[in-house]
Amino acid sequence: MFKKAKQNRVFQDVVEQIQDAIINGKLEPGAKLPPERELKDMFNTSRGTLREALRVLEQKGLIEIKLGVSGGAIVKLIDTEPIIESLALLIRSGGVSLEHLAEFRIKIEGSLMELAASRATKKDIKELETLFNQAKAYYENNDWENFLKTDEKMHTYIGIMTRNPVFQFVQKSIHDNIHRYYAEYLPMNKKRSLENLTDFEKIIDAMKINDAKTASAIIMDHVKRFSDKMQEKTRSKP
Amino acid sequence: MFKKAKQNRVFQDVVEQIQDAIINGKLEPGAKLPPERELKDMFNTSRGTLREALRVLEQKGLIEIKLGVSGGAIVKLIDTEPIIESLALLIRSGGVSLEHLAEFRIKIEGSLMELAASRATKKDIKELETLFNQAKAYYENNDWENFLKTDEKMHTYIGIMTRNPVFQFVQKSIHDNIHRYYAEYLPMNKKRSLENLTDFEKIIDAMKINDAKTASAIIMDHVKRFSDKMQEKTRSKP
DNA sequence: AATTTTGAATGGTTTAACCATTGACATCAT
DNA sequence: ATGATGTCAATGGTTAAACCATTCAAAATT
Repeated sequence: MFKKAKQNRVFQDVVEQIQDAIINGKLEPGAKLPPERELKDMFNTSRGTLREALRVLEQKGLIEIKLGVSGGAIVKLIDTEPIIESLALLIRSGGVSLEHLAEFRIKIEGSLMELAASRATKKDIKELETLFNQAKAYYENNDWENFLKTDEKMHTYIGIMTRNPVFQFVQKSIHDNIHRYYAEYLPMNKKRSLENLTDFEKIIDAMKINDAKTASAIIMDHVKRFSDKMQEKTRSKP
Repeated sequence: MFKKAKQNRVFQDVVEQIQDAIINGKLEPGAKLPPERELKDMFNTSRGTLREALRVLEQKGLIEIKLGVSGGAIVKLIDTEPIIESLALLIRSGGVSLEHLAEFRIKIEGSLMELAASRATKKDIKELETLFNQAKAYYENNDWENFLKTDEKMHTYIGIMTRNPVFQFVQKSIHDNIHRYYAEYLPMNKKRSLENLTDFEKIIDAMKINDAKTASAIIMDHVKRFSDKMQEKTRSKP
């Protein structure tokens, strides 16, 4: 008959009020909240409780706290960082294996490439070619560090080409979380880099003739090959 | 010459230590942390600071805090809840539209179905048929609530059939976040339910003859049709 | 034996200091 | 004048010591 009188922890109420203000656009990114000692009075709470609320908002990625004069809590643009972090926790806790991730990556990068290729503008292709030529130059100079960085940029740019933020952040999450394994188990060498370059060249060619299916197939095979190699390595030295 | 003396906030250090203990399995799910007043001494900090750390760990989904005697901070099994919540925030803040989500869902459920169908055992198919028959019964009795629940179960079971937790939780995140839109804009009726049933019947048939591609195509079309309908609705009453 | 009371354990909240970092402004030597 | 240096105020970070509220179990009472 009656609803349970909800036990609201005070800091939760503060979190909700500030969060709602941010989501509803009453507080825009960059806006500065009043100092703790003023907020505490506005919410009629203690400084300790208010600080717990600020900690939660900070953890959610909604605000950023700066020290010193003219410091304080500043509203952030909501981004994918908290999602990536939560996913990393889940992976690190052992709920997800490298095989699981690789399998997912093959499928998602396939879908992603298909979308990207089907939406590629001439400008996009030009941008990819610029990146490709940079990567090629680094390859020829045996500059693996910059080669890898450029390779990463190409993957990211293909994500952007989908024009869909969900694909963008899923790819970023996967890459962020898989990256340290690659670095540890699969150092770059001339042969592997050349494979990379060849694959990307084929992808760009497929995009030029609007062949999304082929582009997708190439990236899936590309990811599959690398995942297989990495899993060989991890199995040999657990 | 010297490294910048890193400014570590005390509560962050506490968070990291406890988080590492949980990830490394030194603290298993269900384990109870000492009471605040003891923890505060162990970390040589104040209660306020310690509580800020507990708030962060709570927000990350790593612990749960219970009141009363024999209460305290209890280690939780890491789950997908924080990811779902972060994604919900991103969506609500307008960073992700319904179209973006739908597009992603079409692709992911396509891949997911292909995997599930290719790994379907006879037992899996039997389980799906059982669920299908339940749904059919609810349909014939105009019991929409249970129909929807069973429909959801079928989707979930197909996720399980992939044997890959990444697909499982991505699907869960998407469904959780899209669900309230469906409930609001697309109430079930006899015609739509029948469409649902027909699609599932076709999917099971395709699985029986090991035709993963067809099963995938059906679910993609299925999702696409529903997304289109929902987007018509949301456009007509914004 | 059933019920009520009490008490201990634990998290929740408040208050009042003090510390540390930062940036602006005043001061001083050149 | 100008640049280095010192001072100060604003702000978050931390600590400490209370007291409140909830919960459960054990003791006391009927």
